[in-house]
Amino acid sequence: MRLHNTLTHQVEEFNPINEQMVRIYSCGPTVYEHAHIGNLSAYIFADTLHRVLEFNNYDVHHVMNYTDVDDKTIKRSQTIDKPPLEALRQLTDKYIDLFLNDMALIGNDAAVLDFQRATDHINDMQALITRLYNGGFAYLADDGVYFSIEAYQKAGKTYGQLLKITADNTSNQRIQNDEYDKASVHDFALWKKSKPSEPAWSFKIGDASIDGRPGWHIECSAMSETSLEIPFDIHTGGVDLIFPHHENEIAQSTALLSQPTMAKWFIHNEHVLIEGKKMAKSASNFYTLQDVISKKFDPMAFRLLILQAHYRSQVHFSWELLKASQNRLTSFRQWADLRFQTFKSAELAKFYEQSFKEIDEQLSDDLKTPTALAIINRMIDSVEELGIDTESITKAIKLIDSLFGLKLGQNDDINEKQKEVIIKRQTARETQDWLIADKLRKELLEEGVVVRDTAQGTVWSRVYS
RNA sequence: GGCGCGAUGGCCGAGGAGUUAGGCAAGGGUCUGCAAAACCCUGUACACGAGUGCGAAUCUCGUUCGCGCCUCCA
Repeated sequence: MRLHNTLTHQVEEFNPINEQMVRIYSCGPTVYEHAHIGNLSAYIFADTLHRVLEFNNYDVHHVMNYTDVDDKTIKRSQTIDKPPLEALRQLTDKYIDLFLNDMALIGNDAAVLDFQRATDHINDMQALITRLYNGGFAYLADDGVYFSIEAYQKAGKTYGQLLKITADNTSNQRIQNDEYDKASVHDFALWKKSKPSEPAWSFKIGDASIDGRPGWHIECSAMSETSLEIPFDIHTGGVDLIFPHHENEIAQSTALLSQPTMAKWFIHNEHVLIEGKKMAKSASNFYTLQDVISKKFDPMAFRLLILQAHYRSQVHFSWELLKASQNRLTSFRQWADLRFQTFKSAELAKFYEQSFKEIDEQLSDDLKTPTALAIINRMIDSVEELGIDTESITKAIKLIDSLFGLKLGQNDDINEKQKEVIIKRQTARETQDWLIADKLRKELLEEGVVVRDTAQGTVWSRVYS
């Protein structure tokens, strides 16, 4: 299997550190608000990676975090009339539920994920901060505890493994906006002293006592360290997290270790674009899954739209494009209905076996989902030439669902009465009673079942829209 | 200003030195008693300029434009 690694900017052969078990840490949602569909695309990517690894016979320990304490969650929770910590918990509980609901709707398998909440790991974070402080990599300031990049570099470590850091690539804006009490611009907060009425955890470090909350970056370092051993195999996230989030995580996690990095592979997915721009809450140009549903689209059409582009290229979103994906999904589903109807074709069986191999090859080569989907379309088209083969199609649906999560196999067979109507119509056709045959066909159509007469016999499929 | 990515037919989107990607839309047509939400056919595309090749959309350099990161961010 081959995967792209942001650390080397190359597609590399993937071999897990421990032969059988692949350990992954995926940056998860900040649970203060509905996820938008751009956020969700990152989790579709993580889900696909997981599926392909399992298909390659690896066991996968996949951790995903919930950022349930940060500036935004705190701000939102202050509208709830409860003690700060309780209010925070209530708010984040709610959005965790909504997130899991979205995950299920877009076909991501949350059951295989080992979810970790930041607020369940405050002790781990404090312990790590204390170790960094004792090791000389952190310093105290009036408004919290900061990580010292200078100390990190003096220890012979590289800050800037994912992104080239130069004197010029720190924006003026960043320098101007730097309102914190820290020694150097790139230094970042490990622990933030709380203001009155904010949720806070007590923390004694050195001679100081600083009640407050963890910084964002330390959350992931602490959770990945306690849930997975460092170094682990893969760290995922959107490209926007490359800097500073992941760079800072590496610094925190490796300052006291001999390893150069916390994860052997960093894999980043590109953004969803809307009218050519990154979809983002701050830009107010986003849609949620609820918007997709209220416009009568199937969430699975969104999943397909995302999978139609490679995870490392930006993907355009518009309602028109979603409609195109929905239409493609419809043809997939109509094909899937063939598995309830008994036909045999040795030629199709042979062709599908070859196609299965090709799908595996494409996905195992840095998750080439667009090319793999093209193979599925070829499989659908070949039914016309090679004939229908129930067994092969059943097998194909199973394989596709396990790799792409499109749930093509979720529909049940049509009911017995409908089957009888189909048989009656066939009898009518044999006796050339076209009036009856057409009447029965219309009846079925009204129940959402369309029949067509092919060289192999009468075939039905559901009406999907 | 720095760092990085990209520019493919009507729209998306793969590929990536010589051989059909695929999808959606559009136009034309076909079998079948009829019909289809079925099938078939049709596009000869790779931003621009120069260079290296027998040969470039694919490599190199330059130009233009776009996107992202450098501040919270999937």
